[in-house]
Amino acid sequence: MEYEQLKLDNQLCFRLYTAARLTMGAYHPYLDPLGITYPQYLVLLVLWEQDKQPVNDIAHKLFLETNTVTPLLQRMEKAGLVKRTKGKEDTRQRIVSLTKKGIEMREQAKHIPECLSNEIIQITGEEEEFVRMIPTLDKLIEGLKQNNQQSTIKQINNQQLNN
Amino acid sequence: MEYEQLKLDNQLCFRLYTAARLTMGAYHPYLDPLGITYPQYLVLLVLWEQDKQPVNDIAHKLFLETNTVTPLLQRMEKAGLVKRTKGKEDTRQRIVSLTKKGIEMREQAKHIPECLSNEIIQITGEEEEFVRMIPTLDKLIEGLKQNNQQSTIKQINNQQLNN
DNA sequence: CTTATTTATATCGTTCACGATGCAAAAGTA
DNA sequence: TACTTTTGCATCGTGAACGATATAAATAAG
Repeated sequence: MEYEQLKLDNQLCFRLYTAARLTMGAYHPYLDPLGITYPQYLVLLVLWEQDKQPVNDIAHKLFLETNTVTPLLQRMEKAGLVKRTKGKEDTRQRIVSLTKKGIEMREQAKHIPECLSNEIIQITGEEEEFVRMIPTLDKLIEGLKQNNQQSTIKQINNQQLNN
Repeated sequence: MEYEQLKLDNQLCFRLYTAARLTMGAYHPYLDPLGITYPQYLVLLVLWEQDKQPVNDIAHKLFLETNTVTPLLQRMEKAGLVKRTKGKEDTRQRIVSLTKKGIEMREQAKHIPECLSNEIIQITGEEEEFVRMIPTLDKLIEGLKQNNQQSTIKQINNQQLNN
């Protein structure tokens, strides 16, 4: 069958795509009561670990583009979770810091990781495989990140050659 | 450290979320020339395997909601890849079928899976781990799917009790 | 010290993704 | 048969996600 491999590829990619979506769905029961989304929760995790960071640092830690993170932060500011102030040394920067509400949410979110872990383990009956999966996913993420940057560099080079 | 586990949870979920996004990005060089997106490519994979399916079947196979798939198909129809006709037995159904252009794209997309596989293997230097990962991801997906449905059922029951 | 380039964000347009809701057809029930 | 419920799809609103573009500030080059 000539086209047989069309089905086989998505073995991995489609499953990653699906697992990620459904996993985010599993956070809903925990995040809805707090009035936040999963990406917003990720931003909070970053800020809980270290408050007062420029947009770029947050984006970088989440492997997101700044044009994704900026509106995210604007919504979070509107929700009273963070505030964004101009940087003092570099006035281009926007320093994102937690508000009282943002700080207090840490306490409310304390048990979410534990709950999610338990849920996943209970649902799948697996734990070892997931632990084993983590460094492999890290390799994939790092590799793809590099690869994307190289594509961008290639494009920039290509663009400069055309001028 | 009381909040330590906050960091640990995302061991898995955050990595799935990130890996899925970056993997989709890796498809860009192959899908952009065809003028399609990754979710559209998935719809085509489903239709290439079996043409003429109702919206619901497609959504189900991709683990997506119909209100995600409907606009997706509308865009694909506008792009001339599929056509949507009313079902004959059940007139509520919309039967999605490939156009000539949609069928022909299969040939152009033939090598994508192979390219992606090679790229991932080359980037990570891993292959075995990914093969091993697949059934675990399947378990996770199936489990989360069940779980989400149960949440929905619970909500419906809860709603009915309140009336 | 100008001018050119890079950098940090922001804005805009398009495409998902999904909860909530609407609607008409089909299926089930009285 | 008349009524209720379910089902299949569509629409709407909101929040990502990202490419392309814009803008002002910082940095580098001349």
